[in-house]
Amino acid sequence: MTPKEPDVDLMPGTLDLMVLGVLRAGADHGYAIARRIERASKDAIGIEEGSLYPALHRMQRKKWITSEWGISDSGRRAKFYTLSDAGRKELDRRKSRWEATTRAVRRVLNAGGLA
Amino acid sequence: MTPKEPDVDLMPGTLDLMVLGVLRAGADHGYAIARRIERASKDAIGIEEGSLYPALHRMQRKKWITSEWGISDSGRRAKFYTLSDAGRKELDRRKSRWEATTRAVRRVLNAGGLA
DNA sequence: CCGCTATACATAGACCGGCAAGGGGTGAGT
DNA sequence: ACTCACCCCTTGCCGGTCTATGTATAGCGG
Repeated sequence: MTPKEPDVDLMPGTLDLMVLGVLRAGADHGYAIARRIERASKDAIGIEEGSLYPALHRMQRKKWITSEWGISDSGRRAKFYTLSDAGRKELDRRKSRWEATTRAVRRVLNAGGLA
Repeated sequence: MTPKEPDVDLMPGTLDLMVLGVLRAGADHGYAIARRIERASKDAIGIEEGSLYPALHRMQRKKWITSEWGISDSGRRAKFYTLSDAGRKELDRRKSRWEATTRAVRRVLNAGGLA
C-alpha cells in the first residue's frame, strides 16, 4: 500500500527557514505548521515531529518565536507559536542567504568548473 | 558591517553535489576543485579543506569517484579524482533531487502557508 | 642557501542538527 | 467501547561540517 516515502533529505537550517516562513503568515501550532509545510510542498517534504519540536524550542530559546497555549480549530489544547520581530529579521537573513547559496550552487552545477 | 565574511554555512550533501558537478567537467585534484567551486560561486561559497577531503574519501569509498596520483600544473604531487559511471548517475539523482527540494522549499516560502 | 608563501594532502575532535523510535493525552466519529 | 485523528514531547543515535593542526614540496626573494 505504497508505504509512502516522500522523504527528501533536508539540509540543516532549512527546517527553521520553512517554519519561520510559514509563521510569517500568522501564528500557529506545531502540528498545523507541519501540515502546512507538507501541503505547500505538495508532499515533497515530510516533517518529522522529532525534528520539528526541537527546532521550535530551539528557536524559542533564541527569541525568534514566542509561544502560548490556546485552543486549536478542532477544540484541542495546542501551543501557538508567533513570529517575533527578531524572528522576522532572522527570516529575512536566512531567506536571502538561502537564495544566495542556491544560486551559487546552481552556478557551480551549470558552470561545471569551466573557467 | 560586513568587512568580509563570505562564509555561507554549507549544508550536508550539497558539498558532494558540487564536487560531483565540478568533476563532470573533467578530472581534477582536491585543491583545484575547491578553487573552482569558489570561483564558480563568485566566492559566495567557501570550501574548507577539513570538509572537502573527508567528502572526497567518502565518495571514493562509495565508488562515485576514483583517484590516482599525478602532477599538478604547478609541478607538485597531487591526487586527481575522476567521476565514475556510478558517480555520474549519483550526480543526476542528486541534482534532480536538489532541484525538487529547492522548488518545494521555495513554494513553502512563497505560499507562506495560506491554504 | 634560507626562509617564506602558496600549493597540496590528510587527520582529530568538537559541535550540531536531523531522524527514528518511542511516550502521553484528548476529542470526535462509528 | 473502540479507533482514529489530533497534539505535545524526549531520548539516543548517526553522520556531516568546521576548526585546528600536521606534513611536505615548488618557487621566489634576499
